[in-house]
Amino acid sequence: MSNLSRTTWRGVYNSINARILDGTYPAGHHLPRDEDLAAEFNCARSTVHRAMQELATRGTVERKRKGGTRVQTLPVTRATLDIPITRLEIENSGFRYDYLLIDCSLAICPSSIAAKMHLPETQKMLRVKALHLANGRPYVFEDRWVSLKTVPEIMEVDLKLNSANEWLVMNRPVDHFNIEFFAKNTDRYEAEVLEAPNDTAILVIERTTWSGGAPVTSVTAATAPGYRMASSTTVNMTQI
Amino acid sequence: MSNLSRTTWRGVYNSINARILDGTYPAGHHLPRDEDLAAEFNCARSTVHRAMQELATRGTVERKRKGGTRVQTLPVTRATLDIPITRLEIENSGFRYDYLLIDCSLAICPSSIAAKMHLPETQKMLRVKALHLANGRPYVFEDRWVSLKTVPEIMEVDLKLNSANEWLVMNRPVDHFNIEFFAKNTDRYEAEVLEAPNDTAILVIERTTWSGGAPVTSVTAATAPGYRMASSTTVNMTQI
DNA sequence: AAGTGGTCTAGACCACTGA
DNA sequence: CAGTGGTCTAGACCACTTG
Repeated sequence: MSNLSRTTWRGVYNSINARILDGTYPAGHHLPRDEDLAAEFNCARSTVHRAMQELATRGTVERKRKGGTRVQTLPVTRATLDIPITRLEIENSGFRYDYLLIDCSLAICPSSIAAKMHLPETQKMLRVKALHLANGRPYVFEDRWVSLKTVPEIMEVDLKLNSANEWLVMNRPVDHFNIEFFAKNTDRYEAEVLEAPNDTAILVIERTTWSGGAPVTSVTAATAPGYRMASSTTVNMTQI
Repeated sequence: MSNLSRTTWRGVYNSINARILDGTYPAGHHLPRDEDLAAEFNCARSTVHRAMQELATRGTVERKRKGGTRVQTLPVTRATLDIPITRLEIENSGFRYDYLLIDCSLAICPSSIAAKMHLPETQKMLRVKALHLANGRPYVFEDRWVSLKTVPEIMEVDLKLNSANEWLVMNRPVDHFNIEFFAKNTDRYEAEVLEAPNDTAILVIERTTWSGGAPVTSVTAATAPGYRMASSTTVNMTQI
């Protein structure tokens, strides 16, 4: 009879979450201080804190020192996407992976790339075009720009053998990145490279990464037709 | 001279993360017990625990009781996507929002929907087709199935005025959901509804939600051409 | 200046699970 | 059944921000 169900942080999480959903705590509402909630739920402040941490992480609530805790004004659904390294994604599906370097050259990046990297001006970078194949079929075509100011060593790497991405991942720890997804119709070049009909809808993933505050690389990854990104999330923490 | 920089959980997080990136702890490697790491970093076990919680949440590491902590075998980049309620997304961009109910009827769901809901068989459901507009321009077209077994009350709701989604969000707390993104070419119907050319690439978002273990709804949201989903993530926790 | 959340500690007990 | 992570507590101090 030891475990007469002490208050658990998941319990507090679910209670607060329920109050937000049913309107007890409407959008923008100021929640009680952690300490008061701890008294109400008859638990330690750190238990309430753990629950609040979860609510804040999920974007349900916003917390500020001295400002207290408020229910987010625009309720969002926060989903988590796992973006694997393409090679591993393919190998893990049981397919043979091949990497094909299509082009590698020095060029002044367009201003759109500079903007994505938050650079004030265009500059000379390494541009790498490459194809990832699954069982010999085109899977992802990537068009990448690598900042020579941030990663001059990239010039010494043999990109015929290794994906630039994998080299960068191993040699330049990422501090921060942006990702965008959108759909587009294949242009003639993409259609050829991906061996897909012209004008087919494909999912495109753009990613820009920074290391130590400096931009490292910006990639546009055009996936083959039929590619899907999936995600699964549990909102309610009730056990069982 | 009070704050001689005690060990912080972010510090431990960054150290462990760095060791994983530089190969000190390779993929699949078994990390020391929290207690030993605490001794090494000269801090409390709970501080290490907090760092590990972060590493586990981000998918860098996997933890099991008695099993210890292991570096994930397939390194992933975990990105967080905020999916707003369409009405608020539009209103928040400063546009006028309109909602247009196109069709609402009872029908046996196709087996693809039953599969998405993890139902063994098809069954009668409410099917709702509706359009969200921004400044009078089509923004998202949704084709939704609602489980009458789980939410019979939906029959009493006037869906001409309110989006089924918003009613469901308010009245059926979501426990769990799946999301998938992909690109497709507009068919004739989608092109007409979205006022887009035929065969244009659009981003489609499929979402299925459960409440109390029972499927609630499955939506296919076809976004207008040009729609983008964006996400930004910070990996390294070093302060400034 | 004061109030609120953020973090750290030390210790205890629990719960899962691998050997 | 024994070891490891998970959680809770009580208390202290810090750091950010708002009034």
